[in-house]
Amino acid sequence: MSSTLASGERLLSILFLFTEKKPSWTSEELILETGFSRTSLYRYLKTLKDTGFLASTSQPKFTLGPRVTELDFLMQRADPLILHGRPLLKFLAGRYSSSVFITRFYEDKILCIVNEVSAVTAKSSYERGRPMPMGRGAISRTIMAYLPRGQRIALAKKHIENFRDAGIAKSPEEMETAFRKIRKQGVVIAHGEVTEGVIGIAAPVLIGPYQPIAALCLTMEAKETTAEQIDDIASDVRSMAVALSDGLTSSVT
Amino acid sequence: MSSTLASGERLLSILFLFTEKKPSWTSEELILETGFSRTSLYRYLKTLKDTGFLASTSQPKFTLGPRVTELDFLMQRADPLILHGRPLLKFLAGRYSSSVFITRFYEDKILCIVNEVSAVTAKSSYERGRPMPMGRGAISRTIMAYLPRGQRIALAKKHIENFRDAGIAKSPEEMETAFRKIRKQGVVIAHGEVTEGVIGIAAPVLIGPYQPIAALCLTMEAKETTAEQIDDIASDVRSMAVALSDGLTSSVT
DNA sequence: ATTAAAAATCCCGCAAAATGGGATTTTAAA
DNA sequence: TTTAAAATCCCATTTTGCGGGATTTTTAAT
Repeated sequence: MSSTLASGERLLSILFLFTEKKPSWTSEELILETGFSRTSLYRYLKTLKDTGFLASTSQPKFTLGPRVTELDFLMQRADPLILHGRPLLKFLAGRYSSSVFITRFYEDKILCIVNEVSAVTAKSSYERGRPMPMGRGAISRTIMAYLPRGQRIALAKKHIENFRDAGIAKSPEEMETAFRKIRKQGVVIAHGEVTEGVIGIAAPVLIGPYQPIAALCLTMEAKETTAEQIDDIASDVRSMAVALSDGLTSSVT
Repeated sequence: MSSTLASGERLLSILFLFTEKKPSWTSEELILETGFSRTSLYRYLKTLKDTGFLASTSQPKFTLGPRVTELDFLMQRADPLILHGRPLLKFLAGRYSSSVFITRFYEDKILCIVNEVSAVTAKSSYERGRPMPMGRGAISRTIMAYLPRGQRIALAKKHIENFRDAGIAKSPEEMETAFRKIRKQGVVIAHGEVTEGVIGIAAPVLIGPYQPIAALCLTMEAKETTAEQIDDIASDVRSMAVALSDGLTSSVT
């Protein structure tokens, strides 16, 4: 862990140790991993247990607790992105046999927060709640395109191999050209970058000119559509994303 | 707010202000409500925002953020109650046309953490994630029956009116008799206490002799079953709850 | 662009509050 | 009943969070 963390952050940092690979910890393991003193760690554990963030069902082991479920429940009923977005997803899913979803961009990851599926063969790698790394695919690129210049270029460099593999660009400079095109079109179409045979179409949800906080994305099987239809869909996805962006900023709720 | 809170708890206490009735707050509102200084509050908000616990989609307003969804996702893949319990729910739902679920007991509430529905008329007041107060119904009573004496009697007193209304007992003393019977039978059957015309059958999930951490519950329409079948179901629910309790304590994972 | 109001962050001395070593109590297992 | 492990308690030390006020950034309006 880093040198000095404020106490609140120390507390929260414990929660972030619970991952898909290591979803349960004993106190001893946590002491070793965090480097906190035995006393402090137990204090933290007590607080997190008392507030329901952690639970210890099989005694010395801890897992994430019920409070997390409760908060997620509340979140789904309050997040403007979800509230405004769901009707749009339903519309798109109704019109096209596909899987449509909204992903938030936070820290350095992408996270699906709400989805609507109409395709019969529902194969989504974007499960609700599972964080996905930035990198390949339509979502990543839409978001990156609208990021402030500095961040955008940094990320492009970091993921240049992905773009090379997908035949998008060979250098960070070429990426800038690609990004400019994306901003002009307002939507990205990616062919089989994340999953073989699946087309992803994504457009950004923006607050102000340069703050892409999320993306609206539609995926469908390549063999179940045509080039012309894809353009129609892309146009729809774009409009919906714009509508969502506008809805967010103008809502005086 | 209470007089003095440790800083970690001050931080978390902000999250608990986000409720179903008031799911979004401005900084000013939070300053008023918490009584924290402007500086401290902004510090907290920054931490919570940076860690994704809060999000501000429409600027000065905050709602719960994506981290909560991410943690819930992880939780569902790690909680022994859910992992061990889901197959049992599927079994019960498969055998009886009903709605079956597991509710955790924490703080002073009941929270559904996983459910399985096979009844065609799916009318569940126990949505996943929505906290329900202790009080009436089979779940509350199963859990209360297995609580340590002190807590049990305190709760019985608090909710004596519910028990009177349901015709269970007239006084806390009579409740003790009822609780003794529940412990003997290991299962509770409640007729229309939560929802008119719906039968609830619940059994406790125990760690050790006196720690009911959750309940396994099956609900179904009264008119779709018979007295004999109810006894069979109750017996099944009881066995499954016992199996779940055993599975939790013996799991060396 | 320019200006004004609101929102968020910064600065910094002081005091409160978290820290952690070690002893103690509680819990679980044998 | 005994033993080991797990969790809590105690308390002197000093780190670290606190908050008043100034400053900067953001947002909206002219």
